[in-house]
Amino acid sequence: MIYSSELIKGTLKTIVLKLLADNKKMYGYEITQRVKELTFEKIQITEGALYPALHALENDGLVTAETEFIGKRMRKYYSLSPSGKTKTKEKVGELIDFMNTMKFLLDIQAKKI
Amino acid sequence: MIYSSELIKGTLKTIVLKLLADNKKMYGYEITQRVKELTFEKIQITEGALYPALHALENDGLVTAETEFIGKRMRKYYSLSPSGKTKTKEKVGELIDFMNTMKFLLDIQAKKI
DNA sequence: CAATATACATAAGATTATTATGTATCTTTG
DNA sequence: CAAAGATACATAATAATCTTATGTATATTG
Repeated sequence: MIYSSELIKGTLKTIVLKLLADNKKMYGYEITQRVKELTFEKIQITEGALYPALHALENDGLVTAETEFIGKRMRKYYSLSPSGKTKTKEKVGELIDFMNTMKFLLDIQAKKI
Repeated sequence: MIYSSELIKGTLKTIVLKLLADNKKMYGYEITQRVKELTFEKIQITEGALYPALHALENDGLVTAETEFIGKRMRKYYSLSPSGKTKTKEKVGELIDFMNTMKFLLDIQAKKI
């Protein structure tokens, strides 16, 4: 089962930032594979979503990019900037808070039983 | 603190369906107020988001609407259809699953420490 | 009686994803 | 060894869904 795409909306950047916080330095394709693997294929980030998101994060100064060549093939490694580290904590905190709120909302009837 | 709007995207219909499952019958304005109250103002559903969502749910046959008048003022009460009840279970289940996956993802570094 | 709350609705604009397409290299396999 | 699949980037057209703004109207409250 793959989650319906609406659910991913709004969490993509947070996922990317958190992965970078945990791994110092990752490139785009690696991120898609890591997420797929960590979520047992349930979250599959498409390239059309990821690359624009990475560019936006870079534009906002939250990540920095450095290009590397493995043979003739390019890799663009991304790392968190200082403001990116702060932002990551904020976004992760907000998402956890949001999920707790949602669990509370979705649990109400269950509690009534 | 109000959650950044991207987070709500994708969960709005699930919230509405779940509220209807718990309350049999609700009208639009009531839904916005109930959510605001249950989430301590953290989730504020705008009318521009809610009414189109309700109309879409009705179009998809997941809810039925009946108009009532309180004095001269209209209320449009929504209830779950049979397929809406099934859909609600699916959507709520998927969201809980998604949140568990997300918590796992966001928790990885914490576990390393 | 004016301001606020209740109650619906829709349109313009913004954001952000999917899907499709494009380019190119490297690896595996029949 | 050629074809298929994996690796690796990028962007454009389209779709979905939200925010913000606007509109209409009634009821309540200070």
